[in-house]
Amino acid sequence: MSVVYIENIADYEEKEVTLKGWLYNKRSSKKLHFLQFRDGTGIIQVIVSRDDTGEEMFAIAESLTQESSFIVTGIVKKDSRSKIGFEIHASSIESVQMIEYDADDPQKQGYPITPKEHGTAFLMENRHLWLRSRQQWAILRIRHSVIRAIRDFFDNRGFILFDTPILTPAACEGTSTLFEVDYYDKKAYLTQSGQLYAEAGAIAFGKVYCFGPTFRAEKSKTRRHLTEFWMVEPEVAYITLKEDMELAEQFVAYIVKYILETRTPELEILERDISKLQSATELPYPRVHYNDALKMIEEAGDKIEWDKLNWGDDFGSPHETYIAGQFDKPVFIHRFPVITKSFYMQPDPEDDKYSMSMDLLAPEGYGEIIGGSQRVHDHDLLMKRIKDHNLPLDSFQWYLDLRKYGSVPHAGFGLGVERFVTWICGIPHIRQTIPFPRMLDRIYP
RNA sequence: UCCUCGGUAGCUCAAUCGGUAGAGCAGGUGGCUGUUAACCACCGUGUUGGGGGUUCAAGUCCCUCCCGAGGAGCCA
Repeated sequence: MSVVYIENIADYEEKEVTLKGWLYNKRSSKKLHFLQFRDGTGIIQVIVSRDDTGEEMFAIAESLTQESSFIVTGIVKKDSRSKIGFEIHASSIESVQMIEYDADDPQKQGYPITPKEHGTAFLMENRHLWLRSRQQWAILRIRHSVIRAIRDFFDNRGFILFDTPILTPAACEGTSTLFEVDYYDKKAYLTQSGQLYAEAGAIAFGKVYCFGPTFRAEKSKTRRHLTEFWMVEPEVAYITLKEDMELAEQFVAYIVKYILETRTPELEILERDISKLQSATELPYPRVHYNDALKMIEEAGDKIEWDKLNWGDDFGSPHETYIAGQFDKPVFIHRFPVITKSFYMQPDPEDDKYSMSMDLLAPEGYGEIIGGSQRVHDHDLLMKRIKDHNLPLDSFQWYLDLRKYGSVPHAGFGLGVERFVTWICGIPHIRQTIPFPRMLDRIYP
């Protein structure tokens, strides 16, 4: 007899197997118990019949409460009534830990998350348990596959994984959005991007990617923000903005395709409209110049309530949502005015009012999932930009060195994993795409 | 930081003009051989977020603090 997982159950039809897991839900009648049994890889229905198992086993099944842990042995039966095509006809049940209920004992109140409706505040307080629920399970399995696809994409193309530091000595774009930590009586900061370090990697290895947690102390309180999130940032030597956008769209299309091929059951649990993802596998994505995007917004006039934009303004999220809504696949906006963008972005050789920068907006109002640019490679220009932005020059000596010794045009971008997963899953809030979200006003559990 | 909405039973919510707190679910008991958020019957549950005020009377009105949700700005 084998100990097996539900995800492999089809290999054991008509065989006797042992499953180890937990009770997801239960329905009963006089002679039958229907146990919804989960083992982490899936959910299967276990049929416990009084006639087959005898009184003793039947009583154990009867007493099982939600999320109690137990081990079940039985025959795998094909059954068209099952959602996964199979069920288990139990021959024996062994309780591992029974969750007790006693109305008078505050320590024995049963499993808090019942199969009924709950508010998100309550569920977030119980995030450590909420993870067991079917939807959360589906989302985090998709997250896993997104991360795997990210790694496969770059690894298959000869990129080197280049880990950048989490503790950094100085802000790369001003200190206001950084978490400060004490570093042996000196100030240090949690990284908000590995990009500057990845640039050193790109010159050393040709093409690299860094992939790690990122911290932003912005007091953002929206469904698109986490204070701690995961970002993957490729950086490539000898490419310009054009190749950067091509890399970005191939990258996104690859991940979407991988998810569609490997995670349909999870997308079904989430009731995701897959047709909206399919279009994102078809290249190229539209490219809209900043000026044309501005024009689109002007032409939309006051059909939508938003702030009036002047040339040089960055887009607010209502503007981004509108532009993304005009296309059925992700859309690039490129060449933002230099004045709105970071110091390291290369000016457009054809018109230096514009930067060689781009954002990739996800469809359906999911907002910016990628931001990238070609970087300044001229030493003197970069130094001037650092000074103009009032940044501490000595913190950037090493960064300037990269422009002193064999400088070449180079470019890269960053993709926020959780925003990406939010879009793939078609869910309303980013907080469900990471096991334990860190947000303004939330650091528990 | 600003704007809006909310906090009532373990959970989700209701409570008319200010008039003495009530449903569903979860839990328990019983019933049912195939249930899919199973169903049917019966049973218990309260510092109405904290503090202060107005009033004969406050879940309801006023002040204040705390907590939560959504949005803006900023960003991935």
